[in-house]
Amino acid sequence: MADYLPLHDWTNITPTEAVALQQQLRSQIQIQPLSQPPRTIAGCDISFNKFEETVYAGIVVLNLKTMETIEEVGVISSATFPYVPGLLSFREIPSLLEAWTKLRAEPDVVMFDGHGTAHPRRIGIASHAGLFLNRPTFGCGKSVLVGKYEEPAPERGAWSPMLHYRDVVGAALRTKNKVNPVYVSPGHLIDLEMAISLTLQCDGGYRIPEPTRRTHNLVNALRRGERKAD
DNA sequence: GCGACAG
DNA sequence: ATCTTGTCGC
Repeated sequence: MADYLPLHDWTNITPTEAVALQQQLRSQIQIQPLSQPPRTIAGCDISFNKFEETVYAGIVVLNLKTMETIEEVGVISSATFPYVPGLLSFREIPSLLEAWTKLRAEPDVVMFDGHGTAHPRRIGIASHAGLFLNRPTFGCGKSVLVGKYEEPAPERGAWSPMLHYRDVVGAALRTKNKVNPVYVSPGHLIDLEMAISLTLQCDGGYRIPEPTRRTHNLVNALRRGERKAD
């Protein structure tokens, strides 16, 4: 089963302590070219009923070349940390790590529903998780947290840089003609160019790339009782 | 001081 | 994120 580095505890953390942890961890994040050509990619996501702390987390691994699903795992867990813009990782990563533990495959790269460096302190969920998983990760979000950008051309593949202060923190990428862009940013052990390339490679004809889309369907089915957890 | 604010 | 029907546009 896949493992990870227990860099720090996730329980009994206050929002203030969470910010301090991010400041401490950010220096360990590495934005660089991929060291190995990836063959598989994993998508991660969670689902939950409003006002309830039970969360349904899942991970789907697919073949990058064929987009075939190789493996999928789902777990029913609990999230105590609230949703706070900028601190999403503290709410979602714990349950995602539980799912990760049940994985037999060792994904070459992991995609997150959220941001990596396109974060006020440059450590969004994709970057934070990348440090724990110790492998290439990146974020592909549906909306912006921070960063300004010029509208990219309407054709699929067009993109424009997202700027936060003086940094290029990500890219607004068009994954489908004349459809709102998605926001891509590197998490750890990868660079923006490759994150963009992989996002486009995970095309399934929808705005949302396949890893995230399939995982979203998986965790929703789990929440509705249409599927069983592992 | 006043808004904005991943999922 | 989740709750939800119809409806505008290509």
